[in-house]
Amino acid sequence: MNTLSYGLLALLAQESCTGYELMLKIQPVWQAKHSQIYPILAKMERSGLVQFVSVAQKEKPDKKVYSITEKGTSALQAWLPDLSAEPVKRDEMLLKMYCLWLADAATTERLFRERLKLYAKRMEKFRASLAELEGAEQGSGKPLGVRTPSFGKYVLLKRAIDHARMEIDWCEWVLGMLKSGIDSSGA
Amino acid sequence: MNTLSYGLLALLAQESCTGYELMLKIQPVWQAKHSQIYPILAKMERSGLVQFVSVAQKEKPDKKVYSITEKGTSALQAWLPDLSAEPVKRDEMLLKMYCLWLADAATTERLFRERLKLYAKRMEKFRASLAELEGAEQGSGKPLGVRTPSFGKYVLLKRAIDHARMEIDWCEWVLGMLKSGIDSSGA
DNA sequence: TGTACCATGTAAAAAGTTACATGATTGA
DNA sequence: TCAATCATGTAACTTTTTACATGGTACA
Repeated sequence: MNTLSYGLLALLAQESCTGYELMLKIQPVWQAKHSQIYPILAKMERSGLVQFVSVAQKEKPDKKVYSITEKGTSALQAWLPDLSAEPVKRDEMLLKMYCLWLADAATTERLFRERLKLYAKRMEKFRASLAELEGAEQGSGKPLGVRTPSFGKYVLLKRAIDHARMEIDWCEWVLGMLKSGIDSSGA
Repeated sequence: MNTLSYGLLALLAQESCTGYELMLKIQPVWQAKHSQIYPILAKMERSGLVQFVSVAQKEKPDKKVYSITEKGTSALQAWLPDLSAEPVKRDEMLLKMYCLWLADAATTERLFRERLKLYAKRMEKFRASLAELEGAEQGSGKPLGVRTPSFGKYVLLKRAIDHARMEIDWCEWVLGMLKSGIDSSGA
């Protein structure tokens, strides 16, 4: 049981999913490919943490809908209070900062514009998700309970938006510095 | 040549370092252990991207001070304009959000307090680094040129502070929600 | 006395990515 | 027609982590 395994279990505690759905859902928090997910699910099934039912589909491949077992829920509850590992980040763009001074002005600007675009796109997606979640919330009547499965989605979405905002602001701040001629020895 | 190799090269373009120093310097942007750094340096030395001089030390182990070669600088300049890979993050705490509703109120609060503490500590460190960098800057007379090696450090530090600020605000926001009795079915 | 820092390296294991494999549908 | 989405799996490879190895100094 590694961290990713617990992550999948956490998603299954919210609702039953296929491996494919889990792969899509876990992306914002933990990047993993299907080739990593499927073997983990098989392994957790063998150890009784999850179970599945095969569902035949018309005009689509069959799927396995996984759900968490009692044993799986216990495992999750044991993992939750553990001290969380420090976040790991690997960001190629940030490595480039160390040798930015070797690049010409046009390249530097393009690098930041590309990153700006990336986070602007993500911001749009997040805002749409938030609107959707808030819509569903109004429909249900309840104002969002801390002890409900959707609370996690909500705080994660808030954080994703705050993060994208920060990244966008940072890019614009640097872009501003590049233009405002703090250094004009460009190209 | 993988991304980490270019990162080490980028640091060496700023100033000559030992493997140990590179390992410490690269942490904020790309977590890597010494066991990964040393073999890469040896490999880059064999392919002529870096070179080193052995320096004997009194009362400390000998060290190898690496510096970038012309070939290494060319390689860096070829890498810089490439489209940067999307940042990768893996954050155990965020995975826990999906099953927060399975935890009792005290555990939930402790989880966020631990994270708050982590980023508060980092914030202190970053602020100290910024003060140091601004002090050195005043000493040199120049206001910080975009085309100088310290510009990278500066924008990275600004970003690190913005990021820590965001993490702290998020934790406090969630902690506020937990207290203000949006849900009081605790413990 | 135990931990942390400096300093380098190798070996083994775990985690993650890319590629191979299959196959139908839908939209650009 | 090409790419994307749904859907599952394995094999090969790369990257990263953990553990093994050594050894002195300095600070609680």
